[in-house]
Amino acid sequence: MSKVTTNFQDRTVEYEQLLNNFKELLKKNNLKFTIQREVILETLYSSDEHLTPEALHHLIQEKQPELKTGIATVYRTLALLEESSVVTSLSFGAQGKKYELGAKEHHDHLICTECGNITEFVDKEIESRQHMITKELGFKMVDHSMQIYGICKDCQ
Amino acid sequence: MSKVTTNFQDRTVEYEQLLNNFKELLKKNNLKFTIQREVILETLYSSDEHLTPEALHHLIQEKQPELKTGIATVYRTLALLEESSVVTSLSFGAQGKKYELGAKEHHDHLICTECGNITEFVDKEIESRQHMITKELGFKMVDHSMQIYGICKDCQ
DNA sequence: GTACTTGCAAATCATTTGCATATGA
DNA sequence: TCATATGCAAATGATTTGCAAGTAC
Repeated sequence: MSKVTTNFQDRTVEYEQLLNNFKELLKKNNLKFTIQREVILETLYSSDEHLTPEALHHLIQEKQPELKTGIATVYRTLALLEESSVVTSLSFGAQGKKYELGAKEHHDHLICTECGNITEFVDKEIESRQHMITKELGFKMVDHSMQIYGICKDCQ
Repeated sequence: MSKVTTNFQDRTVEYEQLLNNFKELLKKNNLKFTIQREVILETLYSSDEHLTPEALHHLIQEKQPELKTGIATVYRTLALLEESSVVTSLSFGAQGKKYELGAKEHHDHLICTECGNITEFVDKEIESRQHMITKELGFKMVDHSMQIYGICKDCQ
């Protein structure tokens, strides 16, 4: 059965763990824990949306205007987070990527072509066939992404 | 069983049909059949690769330097072809899209993260589950795309 | 002849980079 | 202290657009 992924049960605990992992990651690489990096992680965490770097930047400016976080820092931090598999990015038809926390259970995306909204889902059957296919073709699978485009209930 | 898609059996016939469909499409929309548009379609057809607009432009310049086809025309024609579902585009992590003729049987993509090469495959099982999922979630499916990223045999 | 196309160059948009200054460990 | 980060502005790279000249129908 395919199913829509549920939200976190206990966000507080999850976030603290996420934050600690992040701090550890930074320490391991001789990188510094800065307010900007924390705010970016936190904003990403508290948003249920898949965010573009620009949207994320906007949210941060609203939340903490005094920080004057530059868009360049957002890009740099997202790149860092993606490299470390803390976030995942989705590429869209047009230009631009959208980012989401990657700590969640793996899932695929159903994208409404009208309103742009994204629904997540997981399907065990598909996952297992993906493994079979790569094996058959001699690939070492690194990652995969699947998007289904359609028109959602509300937009029909 | 997943399988790698095979090439066309009889390219000549296929191309003539493709070209006629294209001409018809243009006529229907009060658009003109130009040499540039033909060369773009033909080059796209005769390449087995997934091409970036720039790569396509290069190929055309080599084949018909006297045409002096501009990159803007390539972009404009690709947009037109994509809108009409004659070609399909793949978005990559980095920037840029790659285009391929969409007339072929539907298929998904296995992308080597080392050399960038793309292998196509089809899996009936996955296709049918995609339909089930959209139905279950009340979506009207328009399209879907699946990419598996990995390291190919040669690059391992 | 007229509307649609083209090539070119300039404009735009997302993303990246250089650099002087600021800050965490 | 001093290496790493940051903000800013300028640079880049892909794609788009305005416009005068060209071409299909």
